[in-house]
Amino acid sequence: MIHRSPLRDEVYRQILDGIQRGDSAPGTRLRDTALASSLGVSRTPVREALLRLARDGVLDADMGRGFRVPPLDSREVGDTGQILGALEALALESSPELPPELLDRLAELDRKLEHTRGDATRCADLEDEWHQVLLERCPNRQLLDLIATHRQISRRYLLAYLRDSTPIALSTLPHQKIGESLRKGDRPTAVRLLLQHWRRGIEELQAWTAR
Amino acid sequence: MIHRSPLRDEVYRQILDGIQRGDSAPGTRLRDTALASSLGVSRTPVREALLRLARDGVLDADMGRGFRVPPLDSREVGDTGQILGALEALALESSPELPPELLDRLAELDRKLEHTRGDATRCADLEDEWHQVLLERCPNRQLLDLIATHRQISRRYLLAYLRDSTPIALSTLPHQKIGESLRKGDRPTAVRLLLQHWRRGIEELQAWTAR
DNA sequence: ATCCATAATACTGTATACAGTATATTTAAT
DNA sequence: ATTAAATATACTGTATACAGTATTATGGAT
Repeated sequence: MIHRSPLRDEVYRQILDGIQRGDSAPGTRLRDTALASSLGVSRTPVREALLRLARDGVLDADMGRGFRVPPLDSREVGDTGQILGALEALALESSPELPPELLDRLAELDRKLEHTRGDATRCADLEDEWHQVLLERCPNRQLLDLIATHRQISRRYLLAYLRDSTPIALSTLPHQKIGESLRKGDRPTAVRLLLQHWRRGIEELQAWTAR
Repeated sequence: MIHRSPLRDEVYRQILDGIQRGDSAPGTRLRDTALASSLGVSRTPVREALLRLARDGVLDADMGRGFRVPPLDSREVGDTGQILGALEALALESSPELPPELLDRLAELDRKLEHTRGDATRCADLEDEWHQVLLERCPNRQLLDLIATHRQISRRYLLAYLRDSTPIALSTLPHQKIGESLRKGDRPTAVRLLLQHWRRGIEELQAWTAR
């Protein structure tokens, strides 16, 4: 099964990566014409990608004034985190019981995460994957898509934070406690711990952002 | 303060209204070229609107095959409703105490709703406005935007349902009970009732969709 | 030199053009 | 008559062109 995929999707990822990598400072204008020639495509798919990024909250867009990288705003982390916490809690609640194989994968990711220091991107990737594995059994695909989209915003903050911090690995203790609860089949506790995990993480990012 | 607004936004609303009005049957292809000439604009803003509608879950899009009106799917109502319930609950939880003036507006909307029979669009508008007033004090603007977007999906189902049903007005009892709880300052109960209201509504729409 | 006005530039939003692929239509074969 | 192949049409995805507005640069007045 071969599937041609629209240019705009590839362009979307490229631009998104650039933003999360932090290679344009907040306030920078992203000019479609510049991006287009830099990526070797026309303005059309670039604008489609930019429009979507703006809708997704990753970029600011003002009529007649194009697109720009938004500032890191502590209120935005809070808002996004609140949404993500609620959505992930919902996803976990409505998942069927997680098979042991999945729980093992979670533990394995935690192990990798513990041994990862300094490499911000890898840290964020592993953290992302942990959450994705945790929720992948949720039957509500729309919900999972929504979560994935919103995670792009929080990911930008996480990466900026990790790059800025002295190379401290993310604590995996909350992960482990969630895994334990799930092993015991105690879903409500797992959900509560997940929410708590989110709240703490957001607070940390907020504190750093407002520094 | 004058604000020029992009054509794509106006086109977005036009197309969305058409879909919700149900004037193209599920499965119908929406051709940008046809819409463009029908609306008297070029393909560009039309495609931008279609792309967004697809992202919002209002349309199906397949590479090389354009856009089409998706079928009414009982699983989709369920998924959307679950998300909306959680999001609205969150929004209500994180709202400051509602001023009496707002509670009066809610009651007023309920009164109007009770006296509205037969006119599906007006019913849906009032129902939408009720939820919007309920949540408008929530400080998380991102959350409110997300809710508004997702409501467009559920609105399509609601309108289809209302058009099909013998002209029965929507029950306003749940609304009233929520209003009461809020008047007493009992937020947790209000949130619980709101969730319950959603769950019942979804069940009804699901049952009708799967008929 | 600083500030404002004016002109030049550049970029955004929209329209149109083009190429390749899916869909529809016609024609031929069983 | 029904199905299959082949051709024609039409539509999508992408590129380019155009018009109008924001931004920057330039020059003159204070």
